[in-house]
Amino acid sequence: MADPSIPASADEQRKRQALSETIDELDELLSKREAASRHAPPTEIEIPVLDDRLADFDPALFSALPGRTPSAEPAPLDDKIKHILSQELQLVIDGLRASVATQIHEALRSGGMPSAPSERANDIPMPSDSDQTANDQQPEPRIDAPAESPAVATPDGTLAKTYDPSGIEQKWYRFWEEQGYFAPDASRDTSYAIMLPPPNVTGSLHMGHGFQHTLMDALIRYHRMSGAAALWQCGTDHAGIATQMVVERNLAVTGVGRLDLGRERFLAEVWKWKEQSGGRITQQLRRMGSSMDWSRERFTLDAGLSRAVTEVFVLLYKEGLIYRGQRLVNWDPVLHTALSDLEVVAEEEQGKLWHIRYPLATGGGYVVVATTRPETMLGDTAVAVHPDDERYRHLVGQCIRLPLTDRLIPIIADDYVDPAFGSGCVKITPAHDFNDYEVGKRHDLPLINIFTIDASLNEQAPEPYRGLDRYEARRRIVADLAANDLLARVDDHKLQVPRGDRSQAVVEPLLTDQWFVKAKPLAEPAIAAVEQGRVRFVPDNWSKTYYEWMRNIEDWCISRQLWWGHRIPAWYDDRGNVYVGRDEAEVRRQHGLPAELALRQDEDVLDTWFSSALWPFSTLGWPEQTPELARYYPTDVLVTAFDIIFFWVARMIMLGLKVMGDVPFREVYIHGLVRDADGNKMSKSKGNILDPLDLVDGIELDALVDKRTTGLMRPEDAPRIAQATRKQFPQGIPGHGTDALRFTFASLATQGRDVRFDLGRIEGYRNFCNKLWNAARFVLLMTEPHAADSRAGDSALGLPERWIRGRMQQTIAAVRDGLDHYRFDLAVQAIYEFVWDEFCDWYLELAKVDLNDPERDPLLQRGTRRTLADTLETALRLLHPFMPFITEELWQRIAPIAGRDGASIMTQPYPQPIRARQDAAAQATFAWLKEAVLGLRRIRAEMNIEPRKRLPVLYHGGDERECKWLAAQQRYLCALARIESLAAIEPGAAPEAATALAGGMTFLIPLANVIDPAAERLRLDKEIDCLSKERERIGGKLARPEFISKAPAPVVAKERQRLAEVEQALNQLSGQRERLGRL
RNA sequence: GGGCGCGUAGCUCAGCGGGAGAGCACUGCCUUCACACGGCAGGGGUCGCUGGUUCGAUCCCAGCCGCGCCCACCA
Repeated sequence: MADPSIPASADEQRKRQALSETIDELDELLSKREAASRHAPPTEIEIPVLDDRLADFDPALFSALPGRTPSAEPAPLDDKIKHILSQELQLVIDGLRASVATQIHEALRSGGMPSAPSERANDIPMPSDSDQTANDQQPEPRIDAPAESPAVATPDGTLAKTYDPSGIEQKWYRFWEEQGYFAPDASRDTSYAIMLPPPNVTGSLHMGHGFQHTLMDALIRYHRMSGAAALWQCGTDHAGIATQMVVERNLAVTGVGRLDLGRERFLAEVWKWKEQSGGRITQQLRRMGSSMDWSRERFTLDAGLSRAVTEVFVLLYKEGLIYRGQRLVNWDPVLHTALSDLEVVAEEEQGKLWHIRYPLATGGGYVVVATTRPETMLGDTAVAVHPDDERYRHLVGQCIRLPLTDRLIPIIADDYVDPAFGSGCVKITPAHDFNDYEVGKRHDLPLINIFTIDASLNEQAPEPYRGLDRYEARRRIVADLAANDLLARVDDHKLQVPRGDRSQAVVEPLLTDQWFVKAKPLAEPAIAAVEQGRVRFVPDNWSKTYYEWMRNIEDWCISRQLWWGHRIPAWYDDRGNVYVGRDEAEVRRQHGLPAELALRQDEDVLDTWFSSALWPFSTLGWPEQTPELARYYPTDVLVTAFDIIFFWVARMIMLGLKVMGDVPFREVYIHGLVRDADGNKMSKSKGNILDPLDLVDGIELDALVDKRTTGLMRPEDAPRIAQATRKQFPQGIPGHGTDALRFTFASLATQGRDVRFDLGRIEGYRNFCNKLWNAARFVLLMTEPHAADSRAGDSALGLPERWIRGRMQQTIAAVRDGLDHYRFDLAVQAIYEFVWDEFCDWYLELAKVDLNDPERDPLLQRGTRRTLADTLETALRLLHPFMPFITEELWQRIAPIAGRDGASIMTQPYPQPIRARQDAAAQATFAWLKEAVLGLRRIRAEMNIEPRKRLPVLYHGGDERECKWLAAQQRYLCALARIESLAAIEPGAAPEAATALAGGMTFLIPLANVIDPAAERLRLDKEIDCLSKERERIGGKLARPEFISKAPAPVVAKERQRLAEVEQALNQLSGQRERLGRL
């Protein structure tokens, strides 16, 4: 126990207090779990093992807890370490709180932990005997058996009136995962595989992930349901620089640098951080419904993947495709590491152009050179002019006395110089500029490196400037030049400033020893693979971008002066020899090195993208020849954004071809970036970030503002961001559920453009969920009481049934087509229109007509019920890849009625279109019927006729077919148009009436006080006007001989047909118009 | 400097050689027994501009205007 006589610091007291509060919370939780388990045994609430985790921390602190004894004597700890550890302790406490709170919350939400089960039971009314169905065997919500997959129901067994996503989503995800549905079914004949672009292990979900994962999950679910062994390989990336920076920043708060800790202890810190925050992203992916195979989750620093990295490095080295050399590289003076070209972003900034006089060594005059970086003059080793420049030709070969130094440097001639720019003289600094480096090589110039790794001036610089930061040195040098009258002029000048993409530090070209991948030999086959179509970009124009880069590729600098990553498998002896091998033992063996020869391993690690490039095969077990590797490589499609085509896609193709001898994927689907409603890139600093989970769960305004304004790089932006946020979301953001969000993403996934995320869209699709929910509610209401009857026995199909079944087939074809061509927007639109505009707006209304009619033939009624159930069930399967949760919930209820067995919609077959069922005749009949209904409704609406009022309707005209249709289908027409009576009249006997047309048939609603003749005249005139214009347009077209002779026959025929229709309609309308008389 | 993409209804976007579409927003009527997160009906667009190809152009071609992105060493 801690000695109570020693007074604890306030800080320590606070921590003890926090700890004991946590313990209390956990105790409370334990007792809750115990209580819950009496009612609902399988509900698992995982209590993190507190003792193990706390044991890592200050034993003194730990031993202060009530009832705990120290396991060992407190070891003396360095103060700094102590500080860090206690900070971490706080993190752990916070983490535990959050995790426990979330679990309780989720358990309560999903009904796993009923707070008062006894009261609930009392509220459930007993179903009447007549209502007994198979489902009533479990009248109570089946909280005790999640595997039984209960639908959310009100106590009487019907669905709630409004769809509530929060109640079902997590429950179903857990169910699927427990059932192992995410793992590919190896018994299938075909396979389908997608590699998840591994997110940063310590990152968190953003809109880009949400978008991308929605699309990948839709594809995976589609192919899984289509019968393929569908593998979605998941995992996380160690994200070298990004992760190391975060940990360093955390340490910096305590005043500890990574160098203070040393490599081993620092890496231990990074691993701890990874353990703490590494689970968040995967939990968030689960919330999106992503059906990836968690059992195969990988991490780029796993043993297996690390082995693959080493193997590939050794392989490439042996073939001479990896080499070590001293070259000019992009150096980040803040992070102290080399960067690849891709990690450097150039931004235009306002700078200056200094014109400096360089005196000739002869003493006779000077030349003027212009530079944006005057401090680099200390490293100049030449001045260059263009060989054809008459002004300077006589000076070539002479020397310059370099100001501020004692050095003499030559004037050389090189094509690189543009005589038209500036004075036509360029200072050459081979050690600090990529172009000058090349010039230097051509002219065999010496390299003078004047910078340290911090980009301050080193001992190569003249004494007065040594140790100065590069910008301070610039000020001094400019001042000194001016003082010596060597500064000719200073201009404002826009220039491209290269910055490290992580640190934002201005990158310095620096001469260092680095490892490189020779890119050209790898790029050639990779270019060919795309040219030959072995890898296909969708949309195709991205292949152009790919070619562009690949054909101008430079060697890839792969060594990084970091600690977090794969250490380079190279060893050095004292004599400067380098040995590359899988490990030190192998190196010694292969090179016959004596044990007494000391070897030290290269300190550097590899670029994160090196391991990422191996992802498609390293995750499948390479270098072992695993069954998975044989089955799933090459994978089918890579889904990603264009911004990592170079970083990742191109490198995967190059190394896949090199190592595996085949492309890593056959298609690359490139999607747009998610932007905010105004088209801006979402970023923390702009304060316009949306968290996908906030769209799912909803968030209060204050919490949203907090979220957007904490942890800003520039805290002064906070008020502006807060204000903008309050303006844009005055009510906060309501929860819409994962399904609505996913559907929205899919609908926005059009080709070749970025995505502006607009809240209006997600609201609309949330409403669609509710629509679907209520359609299902209606179908269940109609079918559940007759479930047994609906499944068995003969049935007959009426027109509405034949029509909707036909439309279903067309919809299936459209959705599949969309999915097959990565047109998620079209797929989703087809199904939206089917469900809402046709199934709900028309078919359900037609079905009501038959089901509410006691006279209706029972066979036909059975056909209607069966069609309701079948169509809904099929639509749910069709929709499932986009909206996994609501479809599962509803499917569980509807599947038994539709005669489908299965534990989950996930394992059901995806609908296939059956052409024969499209039923063109039923489509035509229905189109006519719809036209009639719409025409009559329009009259009612425009005449302000009471909606409920039934009206007498007369009709005349129509061809034989239409008369037959009317005779057969008038029950629907009368119901949907609220017709009281329907009677045929002779065309000449038409009374004054309002007119509606359907094909060649005229429907009339006699005036009889309900129709205002003036209003009808106006309405008709408008209609006639519209048709006349149409007639004129088509007529004009048909009047042109060139049209008749040159346009394809079907087009001409179609126009003729339309003209005939328009003329017929005009005839009918103008006859009726005349009867109404003049105004 | 090179390359790519985008300008269609108030907003977000489909359509891309022969009748201008959707969602949201807007207007009117309707709390009809699945749903007001709803129903029914309606208003709204010289499809950026100018030429060309074509019997016919929002759609193809050229140029221009505006917007965005990527690549690139002009000191």
